Amino acid sequence: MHTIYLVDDEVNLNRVLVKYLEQEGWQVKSFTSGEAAASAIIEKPDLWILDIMLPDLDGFQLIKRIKAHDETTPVIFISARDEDIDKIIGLEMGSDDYIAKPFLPRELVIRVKKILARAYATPKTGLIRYGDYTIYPEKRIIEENGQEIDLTSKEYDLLILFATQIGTPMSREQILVSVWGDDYFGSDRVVDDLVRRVRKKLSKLELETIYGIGYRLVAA
Amino acid sequence: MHTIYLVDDEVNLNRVLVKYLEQEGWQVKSFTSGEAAASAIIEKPDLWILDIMLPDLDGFQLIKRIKAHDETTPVIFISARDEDIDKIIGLEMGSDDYIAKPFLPRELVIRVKKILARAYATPKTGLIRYGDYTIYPEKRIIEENGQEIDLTSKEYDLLILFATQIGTPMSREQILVSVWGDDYFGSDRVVDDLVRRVRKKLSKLELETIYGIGYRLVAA
DNA sequence: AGATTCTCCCATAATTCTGCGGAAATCCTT
DNA sequence: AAGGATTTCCGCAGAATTATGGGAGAATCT
Repeated sequence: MHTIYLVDDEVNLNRVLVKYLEQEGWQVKSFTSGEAAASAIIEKPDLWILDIMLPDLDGFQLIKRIKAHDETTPVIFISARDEDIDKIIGLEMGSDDYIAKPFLPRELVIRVKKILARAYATPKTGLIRYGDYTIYPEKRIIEENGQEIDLTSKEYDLLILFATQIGTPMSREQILVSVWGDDYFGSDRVVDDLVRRVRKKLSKLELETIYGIGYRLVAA
Repeated sequence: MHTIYLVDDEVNLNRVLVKYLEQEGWQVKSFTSGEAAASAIIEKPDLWILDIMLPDLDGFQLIKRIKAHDETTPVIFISARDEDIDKIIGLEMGSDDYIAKPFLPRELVIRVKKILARAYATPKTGLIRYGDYTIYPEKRIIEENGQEIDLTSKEYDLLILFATQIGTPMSREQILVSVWGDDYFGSDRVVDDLVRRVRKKLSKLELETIYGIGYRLVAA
């Protein structure tokens, strides 16, 4: 779950946007003044959304301070004035975006999704932690407290499938397609079998069966 | 099939739009005055399309009254003036949209399709809040203050059915079709049973019995 | 090729879910 | 307030689904 800090002095719009963003499951903190927002920079939210026109502090000042603290933090700018938009585009936009007023809350949500996906995509080179387990996707290795555990290739495919979608239920159909490919035509009971083997090898992995639906990996 | 109520005092445009909308298979009722439309609010159409500029009643007044009756009813606004558009966006837009004059009837049809699909489809992303409960449709999870509650698949289907149609009464027939599918031929008493089970597990869900009709989920 | 591991599948056991009947409670109508 | 209609409640048996153990063949490795 991502944290989003929103800065907009129009309380009405602010309230509406917070509602929309929360509805997507994000944790939102909102500010109506630039100074208040500035003092929250150290909290390192995953994304800033800020209106350029603020009463107390120039929006561009705020951007500078955000970027000074962490260059990589993505920011979405809101502005009504074309010259602001031009100025923003002139900036070096790392993983940023802007949206011109007036806009539909929905449009903002779409942009937020894109930005977050791009900025916080599971890096292929990174690693995934789950309790005592550490998974190195590019090496196809999983360790339990530094101790490597041997998995067969299908077992590993299943693990990755679940580990990258923690909490989401997967139907046998989905698992079949993902692990076996869409040209497999045997019984879908092989999924049960694979799950059984993975459970045996990785006993601390909470692979929950959902009766009538499939399986899901419970968050550690 | 969806019912659409259209409010526009320009009789010519009105007639054209009705024709286009009906061509898509929707049931359309049209009004040329705000007052006439206002008195039809209780009929709960699936969608309102309304021109902000009306001779007798201010379009914004009408919106208020529609939303007061049912917050979730989607509305598509029609307006030529930019300041109206700004004002509309400032509103808390649930599942609404707007279209600026002049527009092609075809554009309107496209928007109607989108709105209806979004408003009356189970959300695959995001979450639904109901009092202390938070529902994650794509994860088939419901939490009460962060504490997960186990539901069987039918129980969950029922929950989603009601949670996406808060306030709307559902007949046993409708529930049977939605949860069991239209190839179920047993007694419709199973619905009562399922409702009982869901009530037991989710005691704070106000699943109201409508004697002789069915059930409905009262807004939290 | 031979050995070893992996995968699929079957049969059976264990588990979970659900429909149903009937009794009790509640609601509506007169 | 009575009486019929409707809904709720309860528990259980059977249905549906999943887990498990074991074996045969396929794939992989040496």
